[in-house]
Amino acid sequence: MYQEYETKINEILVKNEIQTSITLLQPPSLELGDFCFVVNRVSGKNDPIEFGNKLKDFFVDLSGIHSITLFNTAGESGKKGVIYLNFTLDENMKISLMQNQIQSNFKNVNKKSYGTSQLNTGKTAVVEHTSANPISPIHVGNLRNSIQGDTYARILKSTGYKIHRLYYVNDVGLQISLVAIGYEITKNLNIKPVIKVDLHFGQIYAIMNCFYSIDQIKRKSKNKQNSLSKGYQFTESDISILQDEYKAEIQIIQSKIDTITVIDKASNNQKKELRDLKRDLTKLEDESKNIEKYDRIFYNLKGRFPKLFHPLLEEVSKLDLDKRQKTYLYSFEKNTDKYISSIFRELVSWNLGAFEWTLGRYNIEFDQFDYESDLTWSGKADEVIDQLAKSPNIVAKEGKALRYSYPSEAMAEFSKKTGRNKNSFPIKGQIPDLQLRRADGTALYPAKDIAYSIQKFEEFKPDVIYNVISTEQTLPQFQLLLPLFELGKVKYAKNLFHYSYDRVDLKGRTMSGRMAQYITADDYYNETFIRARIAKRDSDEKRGKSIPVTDEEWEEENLVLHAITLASTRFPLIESSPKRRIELDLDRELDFNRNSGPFIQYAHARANSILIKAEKEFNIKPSIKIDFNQITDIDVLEISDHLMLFEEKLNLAADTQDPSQIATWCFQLAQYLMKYYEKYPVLKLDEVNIVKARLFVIAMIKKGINVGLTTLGIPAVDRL
RNA sequence: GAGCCCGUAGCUCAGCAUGGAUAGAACGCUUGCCUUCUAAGCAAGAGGUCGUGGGUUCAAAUCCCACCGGGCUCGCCA
Repeated sequence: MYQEYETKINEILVKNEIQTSITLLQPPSLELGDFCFVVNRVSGKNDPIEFGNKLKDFFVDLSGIHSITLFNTAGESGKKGVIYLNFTLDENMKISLMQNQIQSNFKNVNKKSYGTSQLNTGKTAVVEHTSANPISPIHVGNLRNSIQGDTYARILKSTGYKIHRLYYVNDVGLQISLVAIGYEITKNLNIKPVIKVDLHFGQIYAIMNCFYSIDQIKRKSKNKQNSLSKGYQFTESDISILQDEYKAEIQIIQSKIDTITVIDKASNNQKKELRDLKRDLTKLEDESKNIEKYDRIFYNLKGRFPKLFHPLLEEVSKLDLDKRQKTYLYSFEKNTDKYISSIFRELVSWNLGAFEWTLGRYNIEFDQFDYESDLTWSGKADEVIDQLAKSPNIVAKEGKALRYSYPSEAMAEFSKKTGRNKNSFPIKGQIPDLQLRRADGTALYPAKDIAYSIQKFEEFKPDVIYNVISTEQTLPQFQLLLPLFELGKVKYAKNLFHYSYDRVDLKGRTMSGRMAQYITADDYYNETFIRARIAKRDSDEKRGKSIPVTDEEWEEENLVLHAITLASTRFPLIESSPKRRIELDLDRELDFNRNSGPFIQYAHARANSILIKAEKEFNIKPSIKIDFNQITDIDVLEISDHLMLFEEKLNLAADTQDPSQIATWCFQLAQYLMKYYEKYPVLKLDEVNIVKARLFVIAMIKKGINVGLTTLGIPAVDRL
């Protein structure tokens, strides 16, 4: 708005042989002035106060200026302070500048293209998110991933990217093979799910995992031949035998640790040994705790899900679970037995169907599901390994096991060619080796991930790929890059990004897939929906609105409630920056007075209601053809400036991987609406020109809120 | 042991990229405002050693260093 003054002031400074250029700032209050700059920036070694007084004289010829004053932040007493030169404009000049600014702002907001940017026009981006294991329901923890990923994809799209949203289906692995075995058993016994299938499979998973874990603990024991009981549960004597065994082992390690600790100046090798020993110790301690833990889980699951538990236990007791798990997984990985493969595929498709339904309610969709098994069967992971095997950085260990060892000398080149700053590496110095293949010759997850990355680049030819994965996976996500680089895929290594977010915890609750204990995404939705209905009915009652009677009225109410539910579930998961760990307090999120999501929708509904009324009762439609001389409120300038900020925030959100920028912007805009609404009545004025002008302001704010909410994947409602 | 993230009001968080006047908001608390465009709202008030200590600078919540507290990661798991 004061661009011209900035240019002129800089010209004057140059004329007076002051080299430093200034940028104009906004004083904290209008009483101080309309714009200002910091004298210290240009005063150099001179005393800033003296210098400032001299400066004042340079600007006497500037037109439209009412007064220029000097301000010392240190006050009278202080010696050091910031010296501001404050400019106050003539009232007429100020209003005309303001009206010009508002007019030009609103012209832009009124355009169809408002709410988008051209930053990435013509480019393509792939966003992979959610990718939750298809063995137990999507829970609130997964939901942060989904909502972050979905929102980020929308933001990227608004900046011009063509977007592909992918879900990577981890359908190969130990856990899913346990579910497959359980599923096959229930299928043969003709046990059908009586609850939503993902919950049903979550229970099968918890039960099978419990049996398997107990079995594994027993197998590891040296006593298993003689004294341990057979079967998939612990007897009292099992527990005491196993605990004694662990105690003995822990003691041995502890004494080793003690001997090293005594040494005054331990060598580096000894230090390393000490670290390893301590790690072993924690591992052993954890394992010993597992005995009682799984014993507890066993009875817990038995009590909670008897109709699945008993038949599964009975059937599993007839077989060697460890052996079957290995054969099933191996067979599925190699796709050698059509029947076994079909079991895996069936259960996955059940679960994914349930996931799509759950996420669909949250306004989250995918363009494609990529199956890990397809990737495995295609042999692409093996190809990658074969190619990498020629590298001098590959270390072979027992059997067919291969690991990739990161050569420190190659890191500099990698850093240079991919533009990835060494300071941004998750580890300084030696990057830990990456295990690519098991001793039995099957590819491990990292190898598949490399292959999948290549596949994504080849399939969509994107400019960038974002993997939305929790911050815990920072290292493995980084480890992908150097092998890609070494395979000659420099561009891929350069353009593959880890969009990381920290975990979400639930206040007062622990979630555990192993115990089939979680707040599912469905629970979260349903609970919010119900409370939204109560809140809406309360407020309707206050306003004297009747409760819905006809089918149409019910349907309309449900649509509104759905929108509110989306706002109050999605908003808390993006309103703070992704890198911060958040603790969801359900009582807080479900209190609509505390939640900013519905607040924004409420602002939109209020704006809409004015517009509707204006059209119905006065037959006035908002139009840009208004008399801008009618706008003399500084509030409108602030509002129009804020509306113009959207594009900048959009680009920033895309650049810094931070959708919270948009959330904050929306919230502030809603606040502007509320304040404007209270301060400036629109339809109660006689002056038609003022009514039209204010109505247009309301229409522009409504558009802004609509654009903002849409970018966040939250519906803007016309009524609430 | 090494690396990364976090530490700002009673609670939940903005602000830090690009240093600049009195550090913002929501909730909670206190006080007003519904016969007037939707009170899921508005106005006002109380509430802060910006984790600690040092450094750079005319100027530090913001940049640098050290430390303290919390979390995460470092597997033939995925």
